[in-house]
Amino acid sequence: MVTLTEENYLKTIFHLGQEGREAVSTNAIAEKIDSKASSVTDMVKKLADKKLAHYVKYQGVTLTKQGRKTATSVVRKHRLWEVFLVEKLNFKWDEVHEVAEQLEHIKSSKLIQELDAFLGFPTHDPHGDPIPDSEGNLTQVVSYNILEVPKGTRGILVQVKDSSDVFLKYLNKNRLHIGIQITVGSIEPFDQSLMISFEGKSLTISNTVAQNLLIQILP
Amino acid sequence: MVTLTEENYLKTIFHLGQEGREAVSTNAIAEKIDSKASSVTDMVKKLADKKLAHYVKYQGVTLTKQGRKTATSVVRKHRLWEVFLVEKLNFKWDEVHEVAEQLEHIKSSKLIQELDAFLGFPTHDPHGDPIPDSEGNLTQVVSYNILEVPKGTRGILVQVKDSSDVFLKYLNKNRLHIGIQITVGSIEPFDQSLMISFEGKSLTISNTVAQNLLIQILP
DNA sequence: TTAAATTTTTAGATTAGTCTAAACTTTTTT
DNA sequence: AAAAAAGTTTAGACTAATCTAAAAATTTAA
Repeated sequence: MVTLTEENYLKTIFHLGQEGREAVSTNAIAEKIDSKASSVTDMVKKLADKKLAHYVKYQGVTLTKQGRKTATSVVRKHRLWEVFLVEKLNFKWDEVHEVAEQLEHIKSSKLIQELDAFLGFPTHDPHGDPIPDSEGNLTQVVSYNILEVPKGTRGILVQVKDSSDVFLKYLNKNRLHIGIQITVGSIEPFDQSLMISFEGKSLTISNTVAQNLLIQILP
Repeated sequence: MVTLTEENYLKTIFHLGQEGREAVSTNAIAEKIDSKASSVTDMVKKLADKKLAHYVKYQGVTLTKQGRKTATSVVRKHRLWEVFLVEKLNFKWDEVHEVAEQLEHIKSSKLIQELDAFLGFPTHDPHGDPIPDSEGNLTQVVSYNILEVPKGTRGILVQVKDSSDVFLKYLNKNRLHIGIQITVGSIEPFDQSLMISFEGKSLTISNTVAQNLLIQILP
C-alpha cells in the first residue's frame, strides 16, 4: 500500500525529474512540498525500501519503474479531475488546483476509468498539460516556447507551464487563454520583454510571463 | 480544522445516535469503526475538547450543534457522491460505498454546491437515504417497515436500511430495487418470514431481509 | 588543493492515532 | 445488597510523518 504522503512525494519527484532529467535533490523536493530536507531524507529511504525509488546517499533520487507508474497514475487522476471540474462543475482554470490535489488520491480503478469515459477521453487538462494514459504514457504535443520562435511566427496557445492561480489570474485579466491564435512580435533588448498580438490587439508581456507560454506553430 | 479521522468518528456517532436517541456508547462506536474501546475514549475526549461532542465518563457521547453540523455535512457529501457515481459513472448501488467513503472527505464548498446543482438537487441517495441540505436538515419521507403494515398493503419501496454490498447483491438477484410497487403478504408464524408480491411474481423473504425494507404506502 | 560554503544526513523529540493490559465503574445476577 | 459480569478508562507502548540542531559529505572558491 502506498500512502497519501508517499504518493505526493512520488508525484513531486516525477515532476522535478521531468525538468532536469538528472537525479532529484533532497533540497529540491523539500522546497517544492514546503518541508525540511531531513524529512525528505527519511521518506526517500522509505520509498527506496518499497522499491519505488532509487536512492544513493548524497546523490539524489530517481523513480523506479513501479514508482514512476504510481506517480503518473496520480498525475493522470489529478488532470482528469481538473477537466471534470472545469467542464462539468463550472470551475475556472485558476480554481481547480487545490481540489484536484485532494481528488487525485481517491483509490478506485473503476472510478477513474468511468470518469475518463464520461469526459470523452480528454488528452489535455485545462492548462494544456497532457493527461497520461492508464499505462503512464505521456504524449506531449510538439510545442515551442514563445520566446524561441522567430518574430512573426503565428501559433495556437496550447499550454501554460505555471499553473499557480496568480499567474492564471494574470492571463484571465489579459484574455490569454488556451486555444487563442498568437502572433509573436519582437523582443525588447533591454529587459527581454516580448510583444505579442492576438484577437486584434497587441500586448507586451514580461520575459517571465513569456517563459510560461507554449504555442503550436501554424503553417 | 477537523481531521479525516475526526470526521469519521462524528459521522459514526451521528448514525448511531439516529437509531437509539440516547448517548452513544464507546463500545458501539468501536464496533462500528472496527477499532478498540480505548482508542474511542481517546478520540471522544479530543472531540469534547474541540466542542464537537458532549462527553461524560462512562456515560457515552452526544454531538454538539457544531459536531452535528460537521457530521451531516459529511453525510451530505457521501450521499451526493453516491448519486453521482450511480447516475453519471455507471456504478451499481452495491459498488458505491467504498469510493463514497473516500470522496466524502474532500474539502471544497464550491465543489459540493456545484455537484449538487449538476445532479439536479437530488433528495435521496441510491439506497433511498435522504440527503441532508446544506444546513444539515434531513427531511425523512414518511415510510414504514414492511413488517409493520397490515397484510394486503400496497406501497413503493423507497429505502433499504442495510447498504452492505452482500445485502444489495441479494436484492439485485431478486429484482428488488427502489421504486418498485410491492404488495405485502402474510407473515409465517413459524419463522416470521414474509410473503410479498411485486411485478407479477411472489417471493418469500426472511425476517432479516424484511426488517431492512421501507415502503411508502399507496392509497 | 585546502578552506569555506552549501547540501545532506543523523540523532533525538513531537504529534496524531492506534493498540494491549491492567484498573476502575456500572450493570446484572443471585 | 453483595458478587459476578460487562463495559469503560488509564497507563504505557508503537508507527508514520514531521521537526530542530548537530554532524558529515560534497561542492565551490580562493
